[in-house]
Amino acid sequence: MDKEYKPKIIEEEAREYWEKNNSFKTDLSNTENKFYCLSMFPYPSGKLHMGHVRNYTIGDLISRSNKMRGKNVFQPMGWDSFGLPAENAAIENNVHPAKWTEKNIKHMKEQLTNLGFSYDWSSELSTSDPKYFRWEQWFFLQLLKNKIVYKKNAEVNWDPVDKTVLANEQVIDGRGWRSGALIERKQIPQWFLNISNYSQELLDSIEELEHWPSSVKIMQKNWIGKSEGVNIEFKIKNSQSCVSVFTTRLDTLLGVTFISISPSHPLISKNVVKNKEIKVFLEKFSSTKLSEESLSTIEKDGVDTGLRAIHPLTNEEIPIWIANYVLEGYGTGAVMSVPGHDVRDYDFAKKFNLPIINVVTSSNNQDNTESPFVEEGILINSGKYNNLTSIRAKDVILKDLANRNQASKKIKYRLRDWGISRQRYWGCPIPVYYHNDDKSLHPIPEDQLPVKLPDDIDFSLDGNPLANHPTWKKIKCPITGKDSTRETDTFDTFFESSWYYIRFLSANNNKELLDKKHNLWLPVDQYVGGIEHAILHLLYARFFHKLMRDLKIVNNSEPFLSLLSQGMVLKDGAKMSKSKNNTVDPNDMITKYGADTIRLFIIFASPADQNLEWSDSAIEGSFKFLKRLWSLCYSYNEIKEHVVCSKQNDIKKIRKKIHHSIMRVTQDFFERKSFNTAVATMMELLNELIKFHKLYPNEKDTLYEGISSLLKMLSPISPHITHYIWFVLGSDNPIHSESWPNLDKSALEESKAELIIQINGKLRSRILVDTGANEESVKAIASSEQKIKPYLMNKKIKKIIFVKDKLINFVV
RNA sequence: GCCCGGGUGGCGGAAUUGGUAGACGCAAGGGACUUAAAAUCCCUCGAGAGCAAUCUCGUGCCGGUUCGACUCCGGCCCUGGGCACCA
Repeated sequence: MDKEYKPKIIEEEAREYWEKNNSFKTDLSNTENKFYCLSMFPYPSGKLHMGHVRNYTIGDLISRSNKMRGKNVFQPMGWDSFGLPAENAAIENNVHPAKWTEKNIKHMKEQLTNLGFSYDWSSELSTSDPKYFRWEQWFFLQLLKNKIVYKKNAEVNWDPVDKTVLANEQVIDGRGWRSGALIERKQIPQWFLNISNYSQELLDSIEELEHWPSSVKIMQKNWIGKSEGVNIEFKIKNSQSCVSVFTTRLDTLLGVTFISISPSHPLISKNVVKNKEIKVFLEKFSSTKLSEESLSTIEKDGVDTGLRAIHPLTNEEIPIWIANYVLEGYGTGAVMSVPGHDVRDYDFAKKFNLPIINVVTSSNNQDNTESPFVEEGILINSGKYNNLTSIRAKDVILKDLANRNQASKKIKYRLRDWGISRQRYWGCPIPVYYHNDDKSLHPIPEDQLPVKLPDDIDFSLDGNPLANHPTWKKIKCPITGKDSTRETDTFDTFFESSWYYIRFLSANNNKELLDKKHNLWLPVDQYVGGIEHAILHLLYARFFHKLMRDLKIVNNSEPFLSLLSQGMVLKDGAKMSKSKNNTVDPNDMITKYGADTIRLFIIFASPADQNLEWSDSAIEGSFKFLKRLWSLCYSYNEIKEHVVCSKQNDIKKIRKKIHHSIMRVTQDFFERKSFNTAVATMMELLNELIKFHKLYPNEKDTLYEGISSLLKMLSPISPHITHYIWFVLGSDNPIHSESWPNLDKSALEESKAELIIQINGKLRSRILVDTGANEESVKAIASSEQKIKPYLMNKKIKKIIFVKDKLINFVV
């Protein structure tokens, strides 16, 4: 053992050992005691960033520590390799997306290896690999058979200059990021997955997710957004048609002063659009970005359609307005506007001088004309419904309307069907085609999968490169021989990431999507990934798992048993991302300090589920810790002969520290998932061991007890240094396959407890008492304490609060 | 705008069930070693008052519950994430 800690040398050595011995290969045929630990696979953007390092260090520490506790661990890694950045790189640097992606994967895999993560690389997969997406296409065809997928027209952000569909992130201030042209909303035919059918199940089974953070569960619940309300039909004056609105506040029906419909509502016929004012409004609206955020933050705007609805109770005429804040996809795309009791309607009414009627009041009768009263209360200005409570009024009004067939109870979900088609090249082709003569839709026969992308592709033309390809889409129907055209849309990349955790279990299987024998590895026992995926990715994966279950591919209903949502690594207060150009390259740190230090630091720096504001300076402390550990182990190794320490009390003290640390780290690792405090505990233990060793330089046995426990507990975080020292200290077995240190409870026993004395809840003194001392004896000792006496003099003790071995509080 | 987090010394954070606020680490200051520097080691380190013992204040802001609140409740401010085509 070298006197000096040289991370570079020992880290290389450790990695060679792991590779040579296939240390992290999992036998998937053995499912006994299985523990499937998965970190979210990365998009191969080029370089690993700190968020990855954090994510994967947490995953690796969970994998390695569970292995030491006897679990049969499987920890795979792969690449979410379809996506927009590859196409951007192709346009900007004239490299083929496949080449660009391949190069990035190679580099990032090397980085992952250099960080010492214990992945089973034999199950590696890339979603852009035909071996992967072949099964995705097959799965899609099963969904098509089962009518889970369908096609309909939907709006996109359209760049009229580049003639291309823009992602929300590519729209900046209402303009295309490259062309700078004002975007337009455009309807195009698109593929959808019927996730709505699963809304209720996705909602209900959230309850089963015992080991998920409650914040994520609440977010998903709200996202699905179940609401129970009523559909009301408003007749339209001088017309046969009706406008249907959904409301959860039927009690405010008498406060309706207008109806608002979304700008793409079917009521807006060609006839209506002839009106110039309306045409101008719709054109202006067309350049609003297609996101809920922009809809709810733009200034309220609208225009009167001239159409009049008839109020179902009063028969009064109510104007129908087009309003820019009404969502097309939610409910019926029309709302009954009650400005007296809804904030958005109120703002709209104020702007356009529409009447505001208050029909609900709070029970304590505090009328506030400045802002609408949005809570439930008691009805006023509502004719025969006056003085009813909101809850009662909803029932009564519903009954009255239902009798006339003008309303019915309805359950709505906020969750919308998932649009899965993209007009891009670098994605998985949707395996269908259309006959040229009648445009009829046909699936590619399963035995002809995968449908691969053409290699020769031209990005210089406007629009979708795949659609522009001269020959790729032109095929003969494999059944009839008719001239046909391939679907040129590709999948949303969320499609790939929604089932990769299943494919990892059969990554190299060419016969089926999932090997039946590996089925028992599901669900994933521990999933680790960024909080930014709390809704979309995790919801889609849960949805896919249920689809796979219905197709009898998997036999449970939820994919991820336990979820750790790690906070983000921020730089200058914001998410690190290429577009913000605020990334920190972990490579520099690895070169300077080694992988063990960077892993240790990123775990120590903050709790896993909180954001971490990156700073370069603090890492020094973690490096120092490893150096001190190294130096203590070096000294230990130099001890020639064990000399028994004469002071039994000091032995007892250090053994208590050792086992107290084992207890805390074990809790922190496996129960609390509080890894930063586990590191703090290990730092404390090292400090104590160093002090002990200075006092008793030849007391070998106790020191070994401390060092070996510390090395084992540290090995999941800093695996290289611990691997190296472990062998030096004389073991034949690598530390990663050792068992977790045993807790000796007898070492923790203590005869005295420090107790605090409070007067009126304020700390005034401390005393040492026998553990388990009762209130009477503690009261006697405490009240005769020098510092306490003056506080009790001439005072009447009203109450004594006593907590065993903790405190006594005199209330005077 | 809506949903979900977070706010504690100069900084990252700790306080596990309402019971000792600031563990552990960084930075800073002082000292030892050294020709010197680096490395290492030792000491100090929330604010104010005091020679000191010690006392007072202090966990984003305002208010409440409690013998006792960083922790629970109500209202507000700031900040991070998500908002369905970034992944």
